[in-house]
Amino acid sequence: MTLRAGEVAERAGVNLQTLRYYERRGILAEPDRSLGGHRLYDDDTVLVLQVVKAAQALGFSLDEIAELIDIGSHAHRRRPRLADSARAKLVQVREKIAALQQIEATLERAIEAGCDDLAVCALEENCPIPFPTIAGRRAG
Amino acid sequence: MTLRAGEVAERAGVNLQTLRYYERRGILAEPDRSLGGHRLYDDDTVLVLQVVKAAQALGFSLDEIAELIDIGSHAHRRRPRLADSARAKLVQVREKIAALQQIEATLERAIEAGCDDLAVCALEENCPIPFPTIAGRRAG
DNA sequence: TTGCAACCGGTACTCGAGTACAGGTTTATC
DNA sequence: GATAAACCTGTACTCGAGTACCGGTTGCAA
Repeated sequence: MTLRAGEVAERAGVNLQTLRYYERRGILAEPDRSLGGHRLYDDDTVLVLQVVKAAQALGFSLDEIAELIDIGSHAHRRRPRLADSARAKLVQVREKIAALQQIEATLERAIEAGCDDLAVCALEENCPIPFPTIAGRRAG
Repeated sequence: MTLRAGEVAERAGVNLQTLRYYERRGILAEPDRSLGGHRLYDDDTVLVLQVVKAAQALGFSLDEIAELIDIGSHAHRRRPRLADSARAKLVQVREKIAALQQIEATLERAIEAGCDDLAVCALEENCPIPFPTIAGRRAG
């Protein structure tokens, strides 16, 4: 089934201009066109946009996302080169999770202790939370 | 112990201009000055910067961080209003963790299945991964 | 007391990720 | 066949988060 630009944008909850922007960035493939030049999208495009938005919400840049999506690549399946980058992403994701779990624990303890300002807390050591540690592990 | 701007910047691994920028944004308190007007920081400032950078790396905006740090507030300790915002952050953090864990599982399965492109994968349903779900739960 | 690095305020620029606008064409409907 | 909504390209703007540059002080050591 084919959709026009506005429909895709609406279904995916993004701006119309964003579609074009993603196309320029190589995140969306160039769609077919009507005789008059209007874009005609496959409805899978909506799903792709959702994937992009999900990844973005988790801190991946468009470049990273493009890398993962690797659009326009022919013969996708079972090329180990791409699996490698997936593995690298997996490492990143796990680092993020670990860091967030530290923050989670920190917040829990801070709330419980009734010490309600993280920065003050961090300085006060009756609230001995591993902030410098967290800061230290800045996973690129 | 007091440090000058350049030392703070170096120790915290940030740019000198960033210190001034954070000061303008209300993330760093205005430090004391030398007679000639040079900033003289308390060395705790380095720790504050590390906290900021850690929070930032986890997807918090400077506004959110400022909110958490609540700089310049008098009588910090044990004001429940701030604990509320800490609780709200905790919810956010947990949502992020959950979403990242979904991605983690997705990547694991994708790698294992030898299907190396997420977008293609998502469309192919021999690789039935809950992408739309992930996309749907866009935690602000 | 001189010399130079470090610092000052102010402004302007970069970069990523969009978003808006202008002026013109296409599509769909009456 | 007219007309309005949707769409087109191209360019310019916004916003967050810094960074860089400028011309002018200040700090400190030789």
